[in-house]
Amino acid sequence: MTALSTLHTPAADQSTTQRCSICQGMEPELHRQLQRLGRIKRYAAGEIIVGEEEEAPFVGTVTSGVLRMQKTLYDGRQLIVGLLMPSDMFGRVFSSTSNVSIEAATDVTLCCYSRAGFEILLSQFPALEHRMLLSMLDELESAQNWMLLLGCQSVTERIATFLLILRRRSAKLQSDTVQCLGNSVTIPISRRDMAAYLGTTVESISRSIQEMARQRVLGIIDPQHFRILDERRLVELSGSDDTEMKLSVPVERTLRTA
Amino acid sequence: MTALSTLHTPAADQSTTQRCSICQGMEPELHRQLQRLGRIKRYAAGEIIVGEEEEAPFVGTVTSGVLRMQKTLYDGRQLIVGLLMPSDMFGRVFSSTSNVSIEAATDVTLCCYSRAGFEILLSQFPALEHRMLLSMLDELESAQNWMLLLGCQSVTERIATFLLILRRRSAKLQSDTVQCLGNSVTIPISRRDMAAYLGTTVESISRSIQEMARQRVLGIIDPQHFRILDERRLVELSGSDDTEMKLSVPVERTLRTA
DNA sequence: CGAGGACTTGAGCCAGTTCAACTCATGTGG
DNA sequence: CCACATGAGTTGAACTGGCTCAAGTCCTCG
Repeated sequence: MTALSTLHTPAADQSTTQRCSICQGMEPELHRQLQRLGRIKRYAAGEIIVGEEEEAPFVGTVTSGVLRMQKTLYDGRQLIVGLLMPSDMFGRVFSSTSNVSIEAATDVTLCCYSRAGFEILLSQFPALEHRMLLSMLDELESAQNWMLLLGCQSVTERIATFLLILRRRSAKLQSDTVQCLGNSVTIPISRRDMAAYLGTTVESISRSIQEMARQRVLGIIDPQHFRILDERRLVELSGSDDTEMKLSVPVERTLRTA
Repeated sequence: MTALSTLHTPAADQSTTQRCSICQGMEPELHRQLQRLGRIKRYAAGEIIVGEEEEAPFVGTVTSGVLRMQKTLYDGRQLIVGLLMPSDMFGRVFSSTSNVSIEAATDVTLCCYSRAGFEILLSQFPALEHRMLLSMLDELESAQNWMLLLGCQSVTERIATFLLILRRRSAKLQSDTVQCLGNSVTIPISRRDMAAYLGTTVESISRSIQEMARQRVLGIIDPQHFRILDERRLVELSGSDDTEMKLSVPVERTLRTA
């Protein structure tokens, strides 16, 4: 498993580990240990980091780019059960095999830890294990929200929800960069991945988006960049009022799985 | 919140806590503490134990009966994101509000712990918190499996999967009771709940089941009791070969959310 | 016995899929 | 630099699985 294409694996430097979500507000000793354990790896879009049902010798966090966690049925149908964005953790601790495949949806930079080493840290630092538990609880909530979306919402509702989540997520990340002034949304993945994430087809996505553009809800700059022209309407189309969004989706990990 | 109908809340006795999944193989002191903290509560089918977005002052385990965790959209559409069977835990630790509503799908007996008290135990006994983490990891996997089912499988596949999971689950529970000799499956919930769980409608479920009966895959004893006549075919219909089922779904919590 | 709920069955309809064609943008080799 | 293949996205047209609505059966309970 894992890539032949890993470019290099230097020890993680200060600036890398500092940005990892799991390292925030950690005791200095733990922070040192994580830094010692971390290795930077790069993968090109499309590469498989961990295969489904495969031995996964490491876990880690996304530094840049987007990972997809996906599952495949025997006949090839597949669903993306989560997108992992910078600061999100990937990999399965306390189990030798992952039940999802983890693939690079774009070119990515990862900060990897050997699974064994990370598990030792978990047992040595209960605070780390506690953070891990909180993180899993959030992720489970997100998964439940996503089930609701897959189980009972229309394609348009799914897309509107996705766009709102994306915008929130990028607003969060770039609060300093101030690049996303106001209402533009960048789709970081292909239509194919969007379809696999939303449980539909590229054709249906295309039609839905073009229809939203016709109704002046969205402005299409190019296939990857939209402008939100009528936010109120987009929230309506998403089928969950704004209030509910704020309450039910932990902002921190909004994109993780929901 | 919580029921007006709680019949009584005696302290949990030995036999109750002994059967809880979280108490298995625990140090005696922790076991004593849990026993002291636990209260038995009973609810009738249909009662709401915890409302969505509501303060939930306790967590607990199911002793008998079935709970449903469900989410509701503003316009009334709803999905059951998990069924909780005896030995499963319910409730959300480390958050004051639940993001799902928890309701009695049948008459149930619960062993409840005050959330605050339980969280104190979690911090005092790292082993308990560790078990909790493992349990959440399993549940997350199940949730991902269920997303795959909701996102890309047909109604027939969903039902076949559900039946196989049910049978496995009950085989597990009743390994001693030897009541389910061989191939009968008991549906512990209504068609309405089944539809909400499988992301479809009662009509579609009915049609699918009758069709499986016509094809001699199932024998219908009564609406709640089927006999599996052609297991191979049922597994085929479920759309995931037997091997995959065994690998991907942790047997222990098979029904939890997947 | 009548009301009401759970389940089944039928008939028509529609959101979304499938299949196919077309438009671009990108890249490759002669 | 062009010819051509390749892949991503869009659009059109036909088809269909599953939904909706409506009616029926059967069982339980007051």
